[in-house]
Amino acid sequence: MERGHIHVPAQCGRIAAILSRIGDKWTVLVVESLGNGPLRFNELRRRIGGISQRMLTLTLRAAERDGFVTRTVFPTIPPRVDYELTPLGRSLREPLHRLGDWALENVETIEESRRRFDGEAEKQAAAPRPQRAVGA
Amino acid sequence: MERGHIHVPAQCGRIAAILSRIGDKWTVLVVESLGNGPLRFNELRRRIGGISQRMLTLTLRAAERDGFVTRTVFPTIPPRVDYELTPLGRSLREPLHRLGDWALENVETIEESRRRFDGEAEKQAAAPRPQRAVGA
DNA sequence: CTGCATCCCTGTTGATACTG
DNA sequence: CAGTATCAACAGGGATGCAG
Repeated sequence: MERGHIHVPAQCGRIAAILSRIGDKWTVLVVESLGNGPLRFNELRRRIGGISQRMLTLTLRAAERDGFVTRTVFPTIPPRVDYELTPLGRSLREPLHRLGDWALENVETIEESRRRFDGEAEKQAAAPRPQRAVGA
Repeated sequence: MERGHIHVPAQCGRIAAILSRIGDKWTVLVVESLGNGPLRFNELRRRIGGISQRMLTLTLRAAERDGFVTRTVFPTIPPRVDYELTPLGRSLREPLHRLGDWALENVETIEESRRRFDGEAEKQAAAPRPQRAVGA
């Protein structure tokens, strides 16, 4: 409790839940892609790249449910649907960018740490405690 | 591109990857729980609550691999292992708290949005477009 | 164009039991 | 106490086909 922060497990659980939602592999991409203004379904899809139609639909529905985006249907032929960030969704971009900046700043450190860790693990596997011969 | 931010999909993918890692349901809890100082395995486990031994092990190993925590083994009997945040892990707490504050601030809005959304969905299900009789 | 339903595969999670 | 191994259950996610 060094600072004024809470540290109550229940609150942490809530944070974890939020992170799980927005960190579910596509929501971040959607929020960022919509950061420049509203987009149609397939524009969004092309913009993100690598997302299946199904996942985009599910992600957008979840985001709409959480109040991050609005879904506007134009009853034209062919149909047209615009997705746009709500104020809530836009407010999410700031803390998200914080974390994004942190990630970009530290991604190399993290990847190096991973390489080192994996290298050590390999060496450990190559020399599995010489003493203590299994059958002896 | 309204501000100085990047918005390159590749970068967003990295952010999403980081979010997926740290938002993997337990890492946040671990980081927060270790925020007050080093803890032993089972202390940490009790502190978090609801995490299985296996998941804690996996989460800690991943966190160690990424360089968020250090693992210190005391070769005593019974064995004792301390886990502690690295500077990198501690630096993660700040942007994490940002997002945490955002989550706490907006959790009610989000939950209300969900309730409303689910309520609407229920009404829609109850009135499945009166016109357009299936067989007619 | 948008998006729902279905099938299916995979990764992730958790319970249990066993080792050092 | 700390950690691993194995197995079973579940949800996430992709491909395809159909509908408005």
